Amino acid sequence: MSEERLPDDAHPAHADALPEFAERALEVAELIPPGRVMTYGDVAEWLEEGGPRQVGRVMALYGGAVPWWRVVRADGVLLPGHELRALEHYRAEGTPLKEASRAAEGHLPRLDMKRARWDGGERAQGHT
DNA sequence: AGCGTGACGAGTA
DNA sequence: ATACTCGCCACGC
Repeated sequence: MSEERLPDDAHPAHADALPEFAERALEVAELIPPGRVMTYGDVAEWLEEGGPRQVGRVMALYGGAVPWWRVVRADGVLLPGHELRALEHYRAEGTPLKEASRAAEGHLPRLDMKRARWDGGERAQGHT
């Protein structure tokens, strides 16, 4: 996995040492099981630090080292620029998608957040 | 220091 | 469904 190399321009001094927040955010991303997703806001809440935008920044900078397609926007809209790549992953993993309505014809499907959203452990989860 | 921008989120019209 | 506003926080100019 030579892709684990991090962008030098982000941390010229020590590409190995990520900010703690970034490191933790990436760690959470790796915990998300295939077929499920977590929102930027959920990750931030889980970390009890930073906010959705900060998690988004981390994924933008270092997402290449983790399953970035499993960290998504709360509204289920696929990220512009990565939507096709992400869609292939979703179809391959069986992530719940919501097909575009006729009115939205031409748009790509969105994630069915109600079913795909993973709360980071399903603690206190009562359904089978 | 101020201001704009962004892989965001929620609320409102 | 869309558009707009405001809150949020880190970055870059």
